[in-house]
Amino acid sequence: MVPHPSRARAVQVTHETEQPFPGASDVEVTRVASAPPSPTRVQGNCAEAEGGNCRGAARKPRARRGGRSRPKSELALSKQRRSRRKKANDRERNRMHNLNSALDALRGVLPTFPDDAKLTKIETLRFAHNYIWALTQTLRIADHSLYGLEPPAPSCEELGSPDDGSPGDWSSLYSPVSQAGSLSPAASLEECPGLQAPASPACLRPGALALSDFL
DNA sequence: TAGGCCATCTGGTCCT
DNA sequence: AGGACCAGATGGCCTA
Repeated sequence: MVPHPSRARAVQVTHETEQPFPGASDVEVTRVASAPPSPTRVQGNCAEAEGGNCRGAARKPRARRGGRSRPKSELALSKQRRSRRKKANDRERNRMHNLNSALDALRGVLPTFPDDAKLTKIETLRFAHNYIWALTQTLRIADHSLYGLEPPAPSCEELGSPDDGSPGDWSSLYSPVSQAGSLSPAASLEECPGLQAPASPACLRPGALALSDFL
């Protein structure tokens, strides 16, 4: 999907996202950015799981230990639950704000036209993925020319696509627009004269390539 | 009005 | 126990 200029919303980015990783320590940011979900946490579809307990199926049943704390009245329990929920909501909101801040930072280093509408989340991720791939190819070409080798004239097959390395769902994440796009990143590189030896990153400047080339 | 995108709430699970 | 993470649900805003 092509971002529409008028899609900008009044409440798109909260005040917390206006500064780099606000309210998040480096540790938090690193954790958010780098912590892959542990294999044990990969979740399937819980729809058929009774009571939403699909992940608990492989879990040891928790031993109940009672009697340590004072029995609380229903009112006190309810108040405690509400308080915990409220705190959890705040944390969750913060977490999502941090995630959005990271996405904003990512948008910030991606080449876009100033008047481009803000990339959506999925567009940002796809763009970044393809952009990194394009830069990698640029470096490869630069290396070849540096060592006096013939600049490779990679076929599209040789170049592969930015999706090659990911057996996952990257290709399925492609939007209909990008799937129907006229230029793949590989084609864009080949068509960019600056990428013939010596390779020139100038081709990766905004304007050299259309945004849609990377999406 | 339908569909896309988003923020938020919520409950479950896992980890420390 | 409490925090982090996740996915589903919900509702608002916007555009075609």
